[in-house]
Amino acid sequence: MLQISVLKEQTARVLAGLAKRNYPTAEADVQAVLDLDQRRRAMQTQHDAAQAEANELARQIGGLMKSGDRAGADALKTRTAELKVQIKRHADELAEAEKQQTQLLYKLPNIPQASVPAGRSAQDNEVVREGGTKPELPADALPHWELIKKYDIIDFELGIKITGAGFPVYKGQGARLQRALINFFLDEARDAGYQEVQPPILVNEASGYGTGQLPDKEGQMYHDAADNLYLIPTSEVPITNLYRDEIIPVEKLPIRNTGYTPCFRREAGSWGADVRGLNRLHQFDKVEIVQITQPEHSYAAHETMVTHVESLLQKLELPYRVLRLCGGDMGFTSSLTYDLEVWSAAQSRWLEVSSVSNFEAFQANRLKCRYKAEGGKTQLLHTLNGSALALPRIVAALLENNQTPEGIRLPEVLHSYCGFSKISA
RNA sequence: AGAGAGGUGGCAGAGUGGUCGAAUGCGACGGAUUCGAAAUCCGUUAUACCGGCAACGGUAUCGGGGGUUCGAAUCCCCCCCUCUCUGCCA
Repeated sequence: MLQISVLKEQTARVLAGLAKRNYPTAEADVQAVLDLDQRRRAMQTQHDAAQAEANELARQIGGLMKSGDRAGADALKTRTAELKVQIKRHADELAEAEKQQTQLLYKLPNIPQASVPAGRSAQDNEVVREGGTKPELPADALPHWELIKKYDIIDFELGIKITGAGFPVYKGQGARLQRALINFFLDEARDAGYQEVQPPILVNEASGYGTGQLPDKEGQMYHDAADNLYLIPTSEVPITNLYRDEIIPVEKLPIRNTGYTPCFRREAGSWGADVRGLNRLHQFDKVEIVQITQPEHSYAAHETMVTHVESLLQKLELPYRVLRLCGGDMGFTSSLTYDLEVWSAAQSRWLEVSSVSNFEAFQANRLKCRYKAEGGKTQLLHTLNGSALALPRIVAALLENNQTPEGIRLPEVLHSYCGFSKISA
């Protein structure tokens, strides 16, 4: 959620930012928030004044009662009765203005950073750099959904039987590869200075609001109605919410956490060839990195996170590219997002395996995640996160790119983690 | 899940209708003392919002919400959470 102070003091920048996102009714919505804010403040001033008078009278009545002056006390009560009605009315109007203002603010996406390119869709994203070399595959190369059958390492039909489509069962070398990748990613994150955490994978409503999944993206999460809990779509949600309603001592900054969790996405409305095999699932594994930094350090932190993810792809010997997302393709809460994609050789397409975002104070504002700045002033922190990495598409690329007549050759770095160096029948 | 107890400031812990944002202790910070330190002494020690250039003033917050009252940490109702015992269970 954007801060009102930003809307007020940097209106032009906000409008320009919303335009970059192709937000349709920017001018009207921003103006509406500012109007509501003015009304809200006027209400609050009146309310506080009436309340102050009522408090003072209550004190006087207390004194009169103590000295036995019933009549004097009763005389004052006619005024407090009036005030009571007033206060109630002011409080109602204040609450209404606040509610409307919050609802409007919930609608406004984060303001893109200056470096974010304009654009409407994924086609307008900017390729920042590429790494690795695309392999030359023989004509009879197989896509990963054929390879997993050939080597019997992932079974979609079994998943369908016990749960439903999009819940694969990993078997044998496939299961061990999952475990190896998780361990590899966690070890790399730890070596890069991230503390490992194991959060719950069900979160409450407040956490959903904290990181911005609620109220808008309700339909993307699995919901347990009996206890009003949500299955996490990413460990960003629990790990970032660890710091909700906190004032973090400055010496603990920056916060750097990493965690592995399964992730759950309903992906309502997605279908077609794009979602074959491991390309899109309802449940998948992901290692996440999260940073919480002082505002002046978040841009630099963001770059180190991208570099870290890149280093993973390099060690996995996968061809990749780094994209800077355009205003139209960026997530609602982000101010700058880099996507990292790997080349899936048999599908001949790039697959997104990581999204590294700086949310600046947008999440922190909802989370009330703050620190004490110089001079003792509490100030919102910046939150950042990135996948490091999401497993299924990594597996897809590893399988496709490294297929040989003798089996799937695995990158060196995984050999010790897996306990084998190639996948074979 | 059943029975009981309880949720107060960074922590511990008083406070059962009135000047209580809240005693006291600990911790932390600043200062005095000291060659330095310990001990001791003095002071400070929450968050949010509103008004104000500021100093400062006001309002709210004692798990959350609602109610009674001129006035609620304190009384009433609902919800959440924690602890103990019983049950169940990895």
